Amino acid sequence: MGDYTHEDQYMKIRRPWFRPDPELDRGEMEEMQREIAEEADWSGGLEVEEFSVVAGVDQAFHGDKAVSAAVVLRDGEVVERVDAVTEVEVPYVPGLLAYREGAAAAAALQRLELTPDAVLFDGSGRIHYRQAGLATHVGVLFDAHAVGVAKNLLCGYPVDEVDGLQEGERVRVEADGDVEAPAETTLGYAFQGKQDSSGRINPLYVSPGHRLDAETAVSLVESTVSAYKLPEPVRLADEHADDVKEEVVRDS
DNA sequence: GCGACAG
DNA sequence: ATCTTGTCGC
Repeated sequence: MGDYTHEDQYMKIRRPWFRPDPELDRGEMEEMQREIAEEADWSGGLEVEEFSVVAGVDQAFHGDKAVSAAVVLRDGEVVERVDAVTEVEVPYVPGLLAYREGAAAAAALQRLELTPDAVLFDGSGRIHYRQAGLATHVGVLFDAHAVGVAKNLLCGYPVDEVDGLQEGERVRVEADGDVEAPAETTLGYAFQGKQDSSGRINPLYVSPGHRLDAETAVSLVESTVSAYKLPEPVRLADEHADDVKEEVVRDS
């Protein structure tokens, strides 16, 4: 038979029909996002302790090239680091980020030999106009546990003041009229990780992407925060993407 | 027309 | 995201 176990478990696209297609027009992209949101699972089920192998993905750009990097950590230790250079085909449009960066992120994830228990993305998950941000889109594409970690709030609103949050504190983010979801639906949380070296006060906006609930998503992010504001997997992926981008800049 | 907008 | 020096603060 051979090693079918590996073939069975590595990061693989399970729903190819949701591959971010740059040829679609805006209306078609938005419609696909609604379909993705219907497939998404935000019902929890696993405890934070069950996610021991966590990956972070992030992109860097140079001209029409996108550099995506994925870094996998196991109990705080880096166990794998990969990257992929692809062509950027779509401009940045708020609400359609997955069509610009999703394919690049997927390319990097497909190069992983390890199978992470969860993937952290640099962007929103459920905190999105159609509840299908980058983390939701790619999470559903791979049917993987996915979390969105954004530095800014795309939509929805924090139910309490977020200025002056202390480290570790979180404030629920609810849907408002800009979101295609019942009012008061919990989309995610504003979470205060470590402050910047300059004592900044802006929190991270964490939202579930796929296969976990908002509470588990924040707890998972909290468990991977080290000495910086960003959770370690994302911070290291960002760092690696920048390194690879420099190489791309060299031979150009 | 005005305002808002992940990376 | 990206382009960038000096500089405020612990």
